[in-house]
Amino acid sequence: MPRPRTPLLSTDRIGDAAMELVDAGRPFGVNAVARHLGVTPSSLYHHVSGLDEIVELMRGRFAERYAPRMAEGDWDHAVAEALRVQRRMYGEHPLLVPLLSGKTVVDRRSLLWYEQIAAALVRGGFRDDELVIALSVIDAFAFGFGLDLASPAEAWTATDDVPVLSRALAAPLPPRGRRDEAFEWGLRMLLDGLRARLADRAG
Amino acid sequence: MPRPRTPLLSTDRIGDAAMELVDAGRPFGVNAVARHLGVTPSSLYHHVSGLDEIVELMRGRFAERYAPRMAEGDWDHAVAEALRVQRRMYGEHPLLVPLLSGKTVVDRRSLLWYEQIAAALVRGGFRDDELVIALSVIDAFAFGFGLDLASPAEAWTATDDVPVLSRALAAPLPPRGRRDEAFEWGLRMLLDGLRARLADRAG
DNA sequence: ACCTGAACACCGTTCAAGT
DNA sequence: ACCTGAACACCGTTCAAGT
Repeated sequence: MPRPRTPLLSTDRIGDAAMELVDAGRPFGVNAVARHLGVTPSSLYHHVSGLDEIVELMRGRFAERYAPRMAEGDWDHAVAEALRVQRRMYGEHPLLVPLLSGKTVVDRRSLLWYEQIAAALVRGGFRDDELVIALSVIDAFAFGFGLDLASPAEAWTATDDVPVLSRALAAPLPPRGRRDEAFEWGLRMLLDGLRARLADRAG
Repeated sequence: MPRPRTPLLSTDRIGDAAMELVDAGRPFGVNAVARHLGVTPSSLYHHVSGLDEIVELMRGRFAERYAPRMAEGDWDHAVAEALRVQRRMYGEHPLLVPLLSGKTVVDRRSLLWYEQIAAALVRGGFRDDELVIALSVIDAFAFGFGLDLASPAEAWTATDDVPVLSRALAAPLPPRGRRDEAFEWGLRMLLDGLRARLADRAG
């Protein structure tokens, strides 16, 4: 089936297929996307430069789906909302964590996500030269807790060698669960910390 | 060269070889370790269950090398010291971040690392049922900023669509650099947050 | 321009030898 | 018990067809 009169593929179809795979929790990759589209892996290279671009297309799909509503309201509520939504995304799609982390964000809709957070920070009173720092902290926070969601339930192994750690692991879990509770602690620390930064300047 | 009278391999040799590869910044994997040892990949499976165990052996090597001195002193200084050392480790070996994250820690020496942090938290006054939560927050923090170190220098792309973000990216960097500054912000927030947790209870 | 099939240089893992 | 070599089922990417 060479050169169909109407093209089988497009970056949109490829991006959608990539998202569908992740949605289904199935293995992700160039070959997997090609299989899902009923097409040869090499076919994809007529539309896309490689794996990284496919990931970037998919990043945009998810940024659109999980775009937080944060236009109005206090800046700190906006930041909290963005982080909660992002965490929900990783919770529902843990496969995304290793795929999306550690790569430069190029996709337009994904950048808009960060733009909204940046705008909220400006609204809060952060200076231009502080914005990237604050965004980096927020990003590290998001990926750190995303990684937690993508990790096995038991992060550590109880042993006789580590009595304190073992006792901690044996302690009763909070009703919400270890991960949720840790996230809420972290979120509170982050927001308190950001607010303290602003207060330092005001005082 | 089948069945040498004195074995060529051992878990120790394999762990060392794995560490040497990461030290040299070379690609890591079962095949790479085997090549480095001058041995067939399949040979390794007589000593090790697979890639994960090799990673775990290597985790122990690095835990030993970067073991923080934190026996005495205030609990918060101990936690800060542990995080600074861990960050130095990731800074010097960014390849470790994707390898060590998201897997259950089994290695004894690595668990001792966490045991020391747990002991410091107990010293500070954290309750048993809070320990795992606090450890999870600290771990998320460490991996989040480790991921930052393993990422490309420019995390975001400046575009006309995202004016605030672009302005932020164009702003002058602090002398220490974006990453270092972000880490120090984050570390301060984390410690302040942990201290606030304790103060809440006391008050 | 767009898809295929073969090829390339890799992975991690298994297993039947061979001593 | 310990190493090899072949084999298996994968990767991501390139490239010469073919229309």
